[in-house]
Amino acid sequence: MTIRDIAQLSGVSVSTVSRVLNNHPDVSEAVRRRVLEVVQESHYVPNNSARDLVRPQSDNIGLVVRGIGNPFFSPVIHAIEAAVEQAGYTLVLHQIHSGEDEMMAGASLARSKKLRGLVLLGGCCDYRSETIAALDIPFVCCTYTNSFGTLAQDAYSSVSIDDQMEAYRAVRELTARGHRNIAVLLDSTCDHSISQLRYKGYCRALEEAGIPLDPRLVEETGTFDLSAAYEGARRLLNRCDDMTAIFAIADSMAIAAMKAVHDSGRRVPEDCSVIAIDGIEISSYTVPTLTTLIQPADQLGGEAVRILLDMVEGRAGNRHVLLHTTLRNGESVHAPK
Amino acid sequence: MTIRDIAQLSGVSVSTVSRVLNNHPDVSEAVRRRVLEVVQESHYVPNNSARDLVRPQSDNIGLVVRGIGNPFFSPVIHAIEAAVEQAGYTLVLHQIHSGEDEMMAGASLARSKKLRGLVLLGGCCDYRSETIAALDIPFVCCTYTNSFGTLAQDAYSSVSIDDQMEAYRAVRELTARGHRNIAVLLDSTCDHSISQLRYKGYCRALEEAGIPLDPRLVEETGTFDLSAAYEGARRLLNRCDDMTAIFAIADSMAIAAMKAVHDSGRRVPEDCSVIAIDGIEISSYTVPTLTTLIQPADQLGGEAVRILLDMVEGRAGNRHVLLHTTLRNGESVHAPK
DNA sequence: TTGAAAGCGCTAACAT
DNA sequence: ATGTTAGCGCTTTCAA
Repeated sequence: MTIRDIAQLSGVSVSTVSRVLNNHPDVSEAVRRRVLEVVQESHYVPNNSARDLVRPQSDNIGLVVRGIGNPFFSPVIHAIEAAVEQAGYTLVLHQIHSGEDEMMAGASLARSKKLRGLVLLGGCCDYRSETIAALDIPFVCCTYTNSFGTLAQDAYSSVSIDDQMEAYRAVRELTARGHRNIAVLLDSTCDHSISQLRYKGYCRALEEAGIPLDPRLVEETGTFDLSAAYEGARRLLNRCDDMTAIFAIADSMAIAAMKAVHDSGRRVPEDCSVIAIDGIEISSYTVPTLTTLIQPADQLGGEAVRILLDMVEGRAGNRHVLLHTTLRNGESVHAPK
Repeated sequence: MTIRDIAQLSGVSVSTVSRVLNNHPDVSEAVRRRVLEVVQESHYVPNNSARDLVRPQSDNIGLVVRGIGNPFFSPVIHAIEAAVEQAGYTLVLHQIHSGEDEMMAGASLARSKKLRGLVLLGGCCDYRSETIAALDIPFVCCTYTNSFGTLAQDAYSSVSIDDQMEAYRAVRELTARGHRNIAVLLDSTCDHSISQLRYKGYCRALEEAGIPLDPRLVEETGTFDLSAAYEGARRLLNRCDDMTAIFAIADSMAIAAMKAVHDSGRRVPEDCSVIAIDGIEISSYTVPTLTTLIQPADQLGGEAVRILLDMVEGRAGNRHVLLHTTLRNGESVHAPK
């Protein structure tokens, strides 16, 4: 069933059908109704590939997400969708997985959907100029920035928190209360990504408090999985009797860690404090409520779109925005006994 | 940058470039290398719309999801992706929102991506034959079935649990332990959807136990939001002093409910038991661990794809599969005091 | 092994 | 207000 069939069935030309379908005003009411009727009856749905192919320019904004199930991304995606919609553009969402290259995916999407701009969610932090060469539209890194890459500042845009600084702040919440045996639960200390940045913040906070870095207190899980975080926390609890607090680099890991503390017969926060960064919805429904630095998900998404559209519409060039977290004083942090 | 430019730059014809790009064997090694080189250099990415438009048939399977952020969907989507990939097909994911019509979205996707089949995740339960008329490819409802619609059994496929039965089982866990004042926390009693089915199971279990239905113990939140569930549970706790257990129709609602119980100064399960259906990952990391009927997410996804591909490849027609949940004996259910 | 050309379904000039 | 027609970028016969 193509536009030709509809034209035939309605006894008009394809262009008239096209006009009706695209709400052009220059069609008589009678013809419009007739065509619409036929469209209904025959359950005709226009072929988007053909449309995309021929339309000179779209109002599409692409969103490439690594791991759509990540609960931290949910509100960010939501904010991006809302902002894009609000501005009269259409969001095209594309999910990729661990191994895939977000820039390739973005470039491919850009071509086929005639994207005007691209938002990257959960990309990597070490782009080089070759990496982005395939992309000929403005793009913005959302929730991360290119800390380990070699891109010029004006070659890309980003909206993120200062991961190192916020991790420092989180650990400071602990040292300020007198904790000295503070473990860190993270994905990796050297992934050239957010995990590494937050690890650096942890190190700096310890250093500043005059606490030597103890490798036994550093637990790398290799993933962000709950089960891996749980096991990691278990190992920490077995290994370090004197540990009084855990800094988890993500809320999800912290939730698993709290469970591990509980299962080991200790209590949060009396025997072991837990603090994290992210502020996903569910972490305010844990018992005890997780103390965490909440990322401004709405702003992260909203700013990303604002920056992008400023570029798309020629109002401004690349820029970088650093947002701040808000401490949620939950119930998972106390002074050590 | 089009295939023409690449042809020009490599000094060959477009068809040769196309052959190289599609790994056709009949190209000389020298030419192939030359073309690939140019492709690299110029960061050329083929236009997918044009490809989709011209390719006679794809190996695309569509997945239309209502609410990609739903944690219960995560492992199901994962299983679907894996099964589709495994069978040599490509998954095309499309997210829709509350208001949108999944059948329209599916039909549209089917046309533009030349889908061979479609999986629907989180659709509604009352289709009629007009609803599906626009869809001319096999489809399967995943995690729900058409309980409130008028479709002939052989007009569609489905993989789901028996929502009413499983809800009945969940509530039986409570009545069997002696609970009589059992509340239900749900989206709606009459949404013509899963919520309503599970409500019916609740009613049946009460009836069978000789417990009259008490409207005070029925709390409708109107959504699946955590905050709404929390507030609903609060109201329940305020309203019903004698309530000893809550059946939440989803894990996420149960987590919020457990928090509400805790915040009201009561304890789970000593003062109030909580049971649910779903079995999302995080609910085994709550304190206490949620007792819930775990849906077989992997099987749900895997079966859906199997059924679909059986149809796509002409091995079988429409069919319906009912899967069973597994009780996770957590720590949130006890006998009443 | 390579090239020329038709046509996928659609939109938007350009005609009428 | 409506119809005719030229492409959009690509793959695939068909010919060479």
